[in-house]
Parts: sequence; structure tokens; C-alpha cells
Amino acid sequence: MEINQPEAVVLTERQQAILKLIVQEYVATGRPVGSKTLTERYPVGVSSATIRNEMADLEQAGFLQQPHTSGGRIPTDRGYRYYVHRLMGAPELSSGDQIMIRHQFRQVEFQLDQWVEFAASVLAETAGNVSIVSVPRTLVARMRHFELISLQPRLALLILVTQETAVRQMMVHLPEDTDQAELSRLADALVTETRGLSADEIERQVDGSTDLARYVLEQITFGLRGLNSVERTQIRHSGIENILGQPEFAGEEAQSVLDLLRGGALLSAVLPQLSAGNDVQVFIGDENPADALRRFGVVMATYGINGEVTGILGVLGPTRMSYWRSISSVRYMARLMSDLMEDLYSS
Amino acid sequence: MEINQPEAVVLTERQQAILKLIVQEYVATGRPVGSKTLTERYPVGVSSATIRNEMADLEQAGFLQQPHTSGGRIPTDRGYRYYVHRLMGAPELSSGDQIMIRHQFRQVEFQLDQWVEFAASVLAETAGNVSIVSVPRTLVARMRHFELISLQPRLALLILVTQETAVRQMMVHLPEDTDQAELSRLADALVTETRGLSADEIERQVDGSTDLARYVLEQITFGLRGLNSVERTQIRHSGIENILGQPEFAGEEAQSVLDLLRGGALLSAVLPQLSAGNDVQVFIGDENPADALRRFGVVMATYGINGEVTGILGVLGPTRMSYWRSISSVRYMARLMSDLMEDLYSS
DNA sequence: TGTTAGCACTCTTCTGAAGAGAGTGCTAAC
DNA sequence: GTTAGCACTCTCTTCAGAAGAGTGCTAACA
Repeated sequence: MEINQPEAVVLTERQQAILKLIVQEYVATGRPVGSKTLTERYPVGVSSATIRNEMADLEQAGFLQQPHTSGGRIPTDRGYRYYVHRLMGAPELSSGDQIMIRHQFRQVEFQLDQWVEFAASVLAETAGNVSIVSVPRTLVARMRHFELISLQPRLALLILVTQETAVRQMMVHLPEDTDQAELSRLADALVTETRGLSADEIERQVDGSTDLARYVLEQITFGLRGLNSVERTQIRHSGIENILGQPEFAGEEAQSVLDLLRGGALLSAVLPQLSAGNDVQVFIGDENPADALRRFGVVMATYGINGEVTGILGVLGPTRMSYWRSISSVRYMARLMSDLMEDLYSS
Repeated sequence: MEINQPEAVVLTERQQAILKLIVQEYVATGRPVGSKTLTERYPVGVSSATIRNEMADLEQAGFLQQPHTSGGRIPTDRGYRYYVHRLMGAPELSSGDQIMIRHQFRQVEFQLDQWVEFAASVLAETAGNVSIVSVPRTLVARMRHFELISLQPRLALLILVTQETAVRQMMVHLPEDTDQAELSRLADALVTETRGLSADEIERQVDGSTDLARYVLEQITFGLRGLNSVERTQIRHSGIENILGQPEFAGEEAQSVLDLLRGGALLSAVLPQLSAGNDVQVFIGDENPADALRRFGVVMATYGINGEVTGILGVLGPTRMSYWRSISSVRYMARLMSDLMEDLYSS
């Protein structure tokens, strides 16, 4: 994965081992880890006093912190980062998990309009966190077909299908009374005329048409542009129950999670940081771009076909989360979704 | 609204007034209501001792219950029911609220594909509960247009648009290698041939065609049938934060709410009970069809055009919720959605 | 010099007791 | 029929003490 902040400080072998154990223990239990617990639960080979000394050093160096004077230590954001970048090992989903996911996906393979939702739910389950998945967006949308359906004399429904297989439905006010027959004639003519064109290209050719045609074409360019505007990016999420079960988000804090997911606040915070094509990116605690995310760990990746189709997906969890599971899941899902996009778009 | 269980027992004027106050007070505060609180906070005109006597009678009659020997009383499900059916008064959203909602709706009026999601979020906000809204389903789906897009020699994407403006995208395995040109020819021919037909009607005409055409038509009938199958009904929900804030669903209980919303468990529990065309239906506590709903109040309505298009919408809250707000909101939203459907379909 | 045992100390969490607060049912008086 | 008074019950909060876990420091040890 991308290394956001290379860690320069050198830790001894033993310090690394201790830090690793503390992170793992804390992630598993959620409670501060003491020196005694460590010696009792793991075959460390040294006494608790030695561990204590090392822990003091690690705290000095900024990798651990004490929530209160006594009662064990927990990793700092920096500690997590060191763990993720140096100690964790390569995150790769077990082949069993991979097979299971592919198998599950096969069941919805034919219902293209449910891919994103399904991806979100699978990702949430394998990562054990809240997942978010954006509907893929193409760089430029091209007209494939549209239908005009008369609703009232001056009101019509426009159904727009793009080359990129996106669909949009819009209500359109008409500048003059128009019946279905006329709308159909107009649509037939304009469909062949504009097939395969982008919004920009359609705009250039607007001139020579009638008022009504011009107006419809305007709506179509508007619709096409909307399909690949960042602001209109739709996201689906899943797995809130996973994070609500965590003790750190039990009561009041639950609200902050929901607030993040609602209204795409999360998306707009994280999106600018993501560069397409990179591997999985990890934001831990204070490393996060937005204040509201300070108490979270975020693991994100882009998926799609280089430069043409892009989406993002990722998971959101407490800083104390299993980064290994999250990273491996996100990485795998990003690949899977990219493969699907490949099948769909690159012909 | 529909009166599920007409209440035969006769209460005196004063008992009704007291029950009404207790329900309102308990809904507002969430804490059991005592006789003293009542006399202090409302101008009841009698002493707390009298209230106590009346409360004892109401408890006897099954309208109130004591969570513990001392500490006030709370309404039973039956008490709520009596309140809702007899004491509450006509639930009608204030015209201010009505205007606000219509105004908000105007902003997404042209993005038809977002109506349902938006309706859910507005309903959640006005009712102050979790809302669910189903995507409207037409009784019978008729072909309007479809596109076949070649992905691989034996794999194509089918985009299906119905007269009823529903859209479905499906992957289709082809029985023989076929290129885009051939697919387009086939689509052109079949579109004009099947335009306006239902799944059944298309099926009847399958015979005389080529293998490939027959196969595509099969897929189309499958797709059309899927669009109005109950099992595939999609629902959107919104406002989980509203219910998670409630003390009764703070910790563990939150899970049960999420479980209900996930996987449409709620829908399948409530749907059989709903009869189209009726007004708002209210299920309080043990009145609910499913066990998992026992601790909830559910207010549901159908919307749509009589017999042709139907959807459901409603809210879910703790039994202790403001039924007045919920019922008035659900009723108004159902009307609003019905109006929108009217514009869309009845021409 | 690194490691370990021991110890005094700190801080959280659990437990139980005490007291305040709210509400009830009953009785007797109005 | 209504009300005041009273003893009683139950919850909730507070507080102190004990238990548990962990720490830093010191002195001894290999």
C-alpha cells in the first residue's frame, strides 16, 4: 500500500516485536495492554519488568500512550502507522475468502444495477467495518439512446442511456405543447443524429435545429454532464452495525458515524486525497484530512479502468481496527470491481 | 386511519383526559409518569390522589402498566391504541410543514431516479423516525425499448426500459458468438416488434424467431417479470440516527433495528398486512405481525395509482413515539407520492 | 550492562450501603 | 366523590472501600 509517512525512527527487533504484540492485543480486546498481560499471554521470553522498560521507551518515542497513569498502554496513531507500514506483513485475503467472495458475486453478476450495493455489503462483511462504494463514473459520457415520454402537454420524461451503460431519468418542461407522436418523431431523429456523441459534441451541433429540438438537446447535454460530475457521485454504504457494536462508538458517538455517512461528508473529505491508480491508501487517526475523521481509520482504494472509468471503495472503522483485514479486503474488492469494469467497458 | 381493533371499553371523560396526558407526557419525556407530576405540570383541576385512583382503574382496565412498583406508570400497547384511535385527534400536517415538504421536493422533481431516496429522507425528518419507502412497482411491465451491447463474443449487456419508465440492466450470456452489428440489427427488429408488450404477450410470440432472438426475448420476459415481482421490491430507508438517539435503543438494541432494515426483513413482515388503497395503517407493539417488531410502532401506507402502480412507505419507531407526527407525515407523503405517480403514469 | 525481582504507589472498576426522590395504596376526613 | 396524610416501596445517585491491574524505581544479579 502507499506509505503516507515513511517512518525514520529505528526500533530494535525487540521493540518492534513488543509494539506488534501490543497493537494486536489492543485491536483484539479493545483494552489497554499492560506489561504483565503481555508476558502472561504471549511467550515473549523476558520478564514483565523488561517489557515495562521497553514500553517506556516506546512511549518516549511516541508509539504508545497511556490513557491514564496506570492501566496499560495503547498505540498512538503513529504506533498504528508503524505497525501498518512495517510490522503487519503483506495483506492478502486468504484464497478461501477470495473464492467465497467471487462465488457470492457470481450470484448477482447479471444484475448490473446491483453491483455497487452488493460490493458494499460484501466489503463490509469481510472487512468487519463500515464500507463505502461509489457508483463508477466515466470520464466522459456519450449518448447511446434516449426516450421521450409525454406526461402532460408541456411536460415529458426523458430517459437517457449512455454508451457507458449509465441511465438517467429526468423530467423535462417543454417550451410548447407537444404530443407523444411529435416527441417520438423528434427522439427518433435526434437519437441517430447524436448517437455516440459527448455533451460537448452535441452542444456544437445544436445550432441548426428547431426550438424544441434545441431544448431537448440542452437537457441531454445537461444530463450527460451530470452523469460524470463529481458532485453527483452516488455512494452506497453498508455495515453500520459493525461499527456500532464497537465500544468506542456505543452511545453518543454513534451519531458522528451516521453523520459522516449521510450526505457524502466522508466522500468529500477523502476524495481529494485519493489519486487514481495507486494501491490502497490508509489514513490513520490524525492523518485524516477532515477533523471529523480523527477518531477513525480509513482504508480506501480507487477502482476502474485507467483514466476512463473510476470509482472508489473503502472502509471506515475505529482507529483501533484490524488494518490487515481491512486493507486486504479493500485491495481485493478494488481488483474485483476493476475486473468487472474491464469486462463491461473495454471492448 | 384504519382502526385495527375497535376499542369497546368505555372510559369516562376524565379517564380519557388522564390517559391522553399520560401518553403525551411519556412520549415527550420517556420516563414513567406519576400522579404528582401530572398535577404539577398540567392544570387538571383535581388532586394527585384522585389521579392516583383513576390511574389504578386505568391500569386495571389494561391501558396503563407499572414498570416497577413505584415510579409512575406508562401506557400499555392497548393504551397507545386507544390514544391513537380515540384521543389523538385528526393527524394533519401543519400547512407550514406541507409547504416545506413540497418545496423541498420541487428541488429534485426533475431527477426522477432520486424520488424514492429523497422521499425517505424527507419522511424520516418530518416524522422524526426511521422511514422506509419502496420503489414503486407497476402491476404489469411493458417493453418500451431495449439496447444490446456486446461485451464479449458471447456476453452482452441488456438495458431494458419499460413503458412504465423502469430501467433494468442485465448481463446476458449468448448462445453463439455474436458481434455488435448483429446485436444491433436484432435489437432494432425486436424493439419494434415487442414495443408495448408485456412479458406474457412477448412469450406468446416467441415461436417464429431464430435461436438468438428467442433467447434474447426470453431474457427480456425474465427481466420484465423481475421488475414487478414482490421479492425484488427495492426499499430505501433513512433516519436511523433518529431512532438510535432514543434511550430505548441505545446499546445492544440498536442491532435489532439495523437487522430489521437490512435485507428487507421489515418489508416481508409488514407487506402482507397492507392492503392497497386503505388509509394509513398503524401497528403498535404486540399488534405487529412479526416478533421482531414487538417493541416498535409501525405506521405504513401504500401509495400509487389504484391497481396500476403501487409502493409502500412508512415509518418505524419505538412504541413510545409520536403517532400523531408519524401518521400525519406518512399520510401526507403517501398523497404526495401518489400525486407524483399520477403525473407520471396516468396519461 | 542488560535483566529481573520486589515494592510502594496510582488509577480504574466493582461493590455495597446510605440517602434522596418519586410514586403508590390505603385510610380517614371533608 | 374527593382529598390530605402517611407509611411504604422502589429506583437512582453518591460515596467509600476493596480489588485488580499496571507503573516507576531501586537494588540485586549474571
